[in-house]
Amino acid sequence: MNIGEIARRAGVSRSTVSYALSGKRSISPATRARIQAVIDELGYQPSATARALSSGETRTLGLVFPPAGSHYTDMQLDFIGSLVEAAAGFGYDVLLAAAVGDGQQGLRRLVAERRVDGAVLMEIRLDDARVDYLAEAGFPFVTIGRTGEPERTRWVDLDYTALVRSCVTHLVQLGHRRIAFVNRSERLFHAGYESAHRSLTGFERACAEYGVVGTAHLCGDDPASGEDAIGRILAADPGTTALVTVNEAALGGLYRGLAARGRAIPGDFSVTGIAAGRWATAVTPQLTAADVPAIEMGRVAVELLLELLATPDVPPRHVLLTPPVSLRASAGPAPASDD
Amino acid sequence: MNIGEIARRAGVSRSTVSYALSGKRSISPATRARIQAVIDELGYQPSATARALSSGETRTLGLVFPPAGSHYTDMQLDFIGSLVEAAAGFGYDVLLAAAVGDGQQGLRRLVAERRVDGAVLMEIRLDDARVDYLAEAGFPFVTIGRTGEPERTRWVDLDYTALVRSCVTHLVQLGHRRIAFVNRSERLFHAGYESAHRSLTGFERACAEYGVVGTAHLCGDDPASGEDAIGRILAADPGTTALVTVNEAALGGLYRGLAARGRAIPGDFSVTGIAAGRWATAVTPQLTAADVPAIEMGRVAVELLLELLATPDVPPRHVLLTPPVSLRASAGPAPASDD
DNA sequence: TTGAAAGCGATACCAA
DNA sequence: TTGGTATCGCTTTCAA
Repeated sequence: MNIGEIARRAGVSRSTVSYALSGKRSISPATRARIQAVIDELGYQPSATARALSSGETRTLGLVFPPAGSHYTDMQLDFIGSLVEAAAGFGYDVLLAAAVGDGQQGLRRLVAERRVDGAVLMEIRLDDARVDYLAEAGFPFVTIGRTGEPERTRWVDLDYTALVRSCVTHLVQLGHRRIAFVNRSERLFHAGYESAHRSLTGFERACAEYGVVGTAHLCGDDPASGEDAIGRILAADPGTTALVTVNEAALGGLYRGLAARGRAIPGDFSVTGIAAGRWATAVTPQLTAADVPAIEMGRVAVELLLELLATPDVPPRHVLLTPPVSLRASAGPAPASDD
Repeated sequence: MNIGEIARRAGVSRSTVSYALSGKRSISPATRARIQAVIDELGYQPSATARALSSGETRTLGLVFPPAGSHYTDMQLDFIGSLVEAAAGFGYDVLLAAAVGDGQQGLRRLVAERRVDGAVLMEIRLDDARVDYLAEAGFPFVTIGRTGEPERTRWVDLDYTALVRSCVTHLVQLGHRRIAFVNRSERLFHAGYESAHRSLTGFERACAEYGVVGTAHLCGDDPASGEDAIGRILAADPGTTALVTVNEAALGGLYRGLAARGRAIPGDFSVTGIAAGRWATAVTPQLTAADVPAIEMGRVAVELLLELLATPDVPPRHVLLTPPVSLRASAGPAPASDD
């Protein structure tokens, strides 16, 4: 069933049906009613493909999805969900592109074959080839996270530097003087993941400013690596009494490692960090952490992108979020020193 | 840039370019080379939209995505990732439909506007309106999970009944005689989620068969509810020494609740269940559980769906998976009885 | 207020 | 081996 069928049955031309549907020109109440009756009777819905070809708009947004087998964080999942919902609210669908390899291939498909009107990139690196590709192609896009040249693009991001700093501040106020930082994996760090780099910056600056001993450690995105990281932290400095982490996937291992070495949380050792609320409340004791507002980020990403599609020439807008640190049960006063 | 532009530059007709691209008719090496040279020079890629309109195939698969704010399980995330990758391997993209409300609306968009060639449904209920809708519309689809009438459709599923039974068997062999079952949320159960129902069936049957005391509890999909469930379990029967759970999101709370009530795992209390491997290894002690093979399920779902698109008339094929229970550290011999 | 017809960018049939 | 052209189902301009 197509628009011609509706036109015939309603005794009008196809263009009239089209205009009745879009409302882009006025239709007499009588014909409008007649058309609507036929549409309702047949349950007609216009073909998205034909509409896209004709109008030049797919009304679809692309999302480059991290590969399976790599670790997904809860934050990512919430983010995708809210992206889909926000897009649906504006009548847009979301098309997922597999990021096999460096993610360029899937992106090329989306862009070159014109499957989507705009793209959302996540897992941003400070120096990101995908961003360069899209910018050069003049293709509309928004990033979750900033590259090293944030002014060039539109993005929504977490202020990792400030967030990690808040965690350090909290620990210092509790009397901790030897603090460890558990970062994302070596692979991600060396790939230039912006969150891993900006968090580290925040950690180092805060420690320097407060004059406390801070040691940073990379850590794989899984519990086993977290457990291992605790071993390395305590081997490097047995006097460490607290840690800050941005690695929510390793969290369970961090807790397990501390338990295995007889450090009670928060009595002997305090833990803080940045994590999805669900992870923060899943561990025992619950994690004092800045909760990643993934749902808000998804919504904002869609808004920024649709803004760009509607008015391409306004200068880039950015949204930097700094959610508060939720006080829970994993951080407490530093234990009496052995010094 | 379009196919006409390529044709003009190569000095051939548009149909020749089309055939050169698709290989559906033989082209002389000379013209083929000439066309390819122009394509390479201009970096031409055919428009997916135009191709879809003309060919009648979108080469896109639809996935009805659970709403944000609901609790995603890791299984869902891994599943989506593997679905996208498997689809990409066959040259298909994945379009996400928001499942606002009962999920019907997003699905209707996909189907009625013909945005996709086929659909994948997750979060299946025993009596699922979406399945009825697609079946009636004659739209190709595959489900992750079975409805109450499994023979009618194509699906890939976990054998929850058998899996929960395995967990009970393991506990009984360890000497446990009073076992609790922690199911998914009341909302999900009453909505008819098949995994919640089939797991319960497996639990009840196994307990009856072994002649052990089994009590089943519904539990919200979050740690706080898990903690609460432990309170209810021990209040209902303080002699309970073990539990089986299919609620991975509540797992952390289950552990916390047991710790709060002085029950050591596995010394005083054993825990087993069905969960994504990542959750099973994130808790301390690690969970003895059947690991959900989400990646395999995604791959199988795509294969089933593409099979259906290629040969619509072959009878439905089903894949029922029964992953083994991985022995980890959360289950041990029943403690000496107080009886 | 409405209709006719020219695209949009491919595919594939019919001829040559 | 190749070209011409109808077709897919819409949108939108131009006329009436």
